[in-house]
Amino acid sequence: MNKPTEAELEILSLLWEMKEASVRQIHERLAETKETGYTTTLKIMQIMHAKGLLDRDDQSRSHIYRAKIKKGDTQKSLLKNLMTTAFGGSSKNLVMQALGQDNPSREELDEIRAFLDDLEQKKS
Amino acid sequence: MNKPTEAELEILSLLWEMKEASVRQIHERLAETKETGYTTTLKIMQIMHAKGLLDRDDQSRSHIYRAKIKKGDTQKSLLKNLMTTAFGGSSKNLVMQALGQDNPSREELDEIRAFLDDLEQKKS
DNA sequence: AACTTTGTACGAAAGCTATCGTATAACACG
DNA sequence: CGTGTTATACGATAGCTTTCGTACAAAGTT
Repeated sequence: MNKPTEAELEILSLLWEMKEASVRQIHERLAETKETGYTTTLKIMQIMHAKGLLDRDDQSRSHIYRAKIKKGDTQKSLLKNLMTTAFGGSSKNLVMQALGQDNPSREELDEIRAFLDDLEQKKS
Repeated sequence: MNKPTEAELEILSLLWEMKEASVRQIHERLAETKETGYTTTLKIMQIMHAKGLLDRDDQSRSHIYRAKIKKGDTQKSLLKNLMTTAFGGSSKNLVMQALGQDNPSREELDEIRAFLDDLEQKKS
């Protein structure tokens, strides 16, 4: 499975959140944060459909799109890629950079700790 | 600062590790894991130099290159980018995906725990 | 019915990355 | 010295992403 491009990822993220949407809806969300033409968004979504990244229902005049690839799978493969190319394959480095950067809440930190414990259990 | 491409990142990683290297040295390392021509490597490194990603010493016939951008800064910006475009800005999600994927050693897990504690300290 | 708006389709072009071939200069050495 | 090897430089190209203009169909509006 090929890596989605930057522009494709933005659209996928919106669709993961919205479940389904028309080109117009996606375009309006994108336009909140960046300057872009409607037909540009349309074209990208058409290409994504052709590539198999999106499903679409073209019953009604304004087609409805859905993400065809799973959020978790995509995140996983992107992370793996970044981890090997930029972090020498070490999740530790990556994780520490990520945490240092963001400012996670106590609750989140706790969840992560629980997750670490789980991992350690499974080792044995 | 512009995001390095995939091929550029591979080279940067090697240079971060080796401190400095000739095109030939880099090429040999790359060739261990992928099929690629010498002039391709050369060209990419020339472009990186033109872009300001690499420094070079062209005193001797075979030029010596050095990474001009810092490892930490680059990792930080790549991670930030991925975190916002694919993980809805949540470091927790990203961290858990990363850990679940790799198989970190007990030592690494401990280091991460220590780091979490540090973070929590600093909050208050 | 005529006009405006809103939608899709599609071609074309600009920009970038990666790849490779070729030219040419410097070096190594029999 | 002559020949093969090893460097850089650079142009050309293929492929991909992104952007946009235009054509055209379907709805909506007055």
